[in-house]
Amino acid sequence: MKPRTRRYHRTRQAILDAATEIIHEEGPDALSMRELADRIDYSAAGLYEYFGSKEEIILAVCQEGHQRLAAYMLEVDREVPANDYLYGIGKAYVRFALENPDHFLLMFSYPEAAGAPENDEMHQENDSSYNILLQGIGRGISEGVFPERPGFGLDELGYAAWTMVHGIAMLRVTALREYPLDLDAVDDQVIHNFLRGLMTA
Amino acid sequence: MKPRTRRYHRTRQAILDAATEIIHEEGPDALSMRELADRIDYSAAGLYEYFGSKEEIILAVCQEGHQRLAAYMLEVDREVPANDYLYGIGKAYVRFALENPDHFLLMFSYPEAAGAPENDEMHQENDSSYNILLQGIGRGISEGVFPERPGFGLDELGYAAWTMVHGIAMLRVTALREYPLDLDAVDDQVIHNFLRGLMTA
DNA sequence: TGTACATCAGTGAACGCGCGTTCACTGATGTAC
DNA sequence: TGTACATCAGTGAACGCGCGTTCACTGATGTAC
Repeated sequence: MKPRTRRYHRTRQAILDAATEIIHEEGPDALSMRELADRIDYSAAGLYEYFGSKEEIILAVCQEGHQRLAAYMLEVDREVPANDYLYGIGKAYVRFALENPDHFLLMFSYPEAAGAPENDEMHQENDSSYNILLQGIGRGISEGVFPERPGFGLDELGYAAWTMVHGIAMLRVTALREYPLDLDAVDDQVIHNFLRGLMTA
Repeated sequence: MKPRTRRYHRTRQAILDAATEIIHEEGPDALSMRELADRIDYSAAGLYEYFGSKEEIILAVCQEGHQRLAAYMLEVDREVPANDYLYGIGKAYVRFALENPDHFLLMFSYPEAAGAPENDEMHQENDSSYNILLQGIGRGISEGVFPERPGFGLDELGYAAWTMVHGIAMLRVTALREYPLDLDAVDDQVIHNFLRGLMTA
């Protein structure tokens, strides 16, 4: 059975890659079983050997997206002060969204496949994007960069930071998709201002 | 022709109201010409008396949404200090999203109908949500609540504030749609922390 | 080595559906004289 | 007031399309003896 398994995983991955490609090039609405099969010189019926339905494919693509988002954040250099590190992972989050806009939007249209904090499965997975963020916040707390605030601990700080970077990412891939100014530079200041607010008593 | 015109506008509005209702109750994907016509005891073909296509209807619904969002923000009491006023319109933005989640999401899926700053038509419209926000920021500047920062003037402050409230709104209507905690209370602190960051030198 | 059979990935065609849109038509209303 | 005609909002049925999914089938590969 080993060749079967190996081939199975190769084909499965090819399907997911083609689906991601379609979403990237033509948007999520353009994803159909027929076009997906065409991309890998396959028949639409054959896809059902690997996935039970179109929705299963979409969910798998979303989960892969969350893994890739986490990978962006894991690349950030940890050997810097806590606030610089937090700034770095924030920028990584935004960069993922800018480089994979439709994938990013799709991921947040299917929250059931997403890294929502109330999702137990993901909470146990240490490498989720949200947990990476939480660990960065936790490091800042233990290094004393955040003033003590009643009712505003790790979870609240994590939520605050998430909303900030998510707002930047979302606005830039929807409303400001073709904004002519240099928003990268503005984002630097926005994130720094935001962190200053969290760190000022 | 007057009765014709009056009736025309009444029916047109009824179509838009029904479309908004469907989006609110069943989500944007459930909006079809047939169901839309059924809601107002009409024929699908008749809709083409009032709109050229389904897309025209969706765009009109989005534009109405932006007007309603602006109305939420216009309701906010201006007779308070500038930072309290900014806090108020931020909360109004989030409240609109929470009370009209699918409408809110749809609005930002059709940026061509939206209040993007590069959209000239909207920039001339003083009552757009973005201009209301900009006016609030402008008031803060003239009252001296923001420290002078090179390269971080009205537009940058407006962008920063928009990303903040948009991030809260988006996360809450997608990833955190059924989050069990009291995010309203947390949002208060998040927005205050954010404003503190902007107002601290 | 050769033969008969079982397995199974992959296929082409079809099913059934809902969609946006078009079109010939209806029937009520308004107008002219 | 009555009649003939024009207007026009609204309709039912149909067109053509693309979709997700199913299914009987094919043909290559592996297995047993």
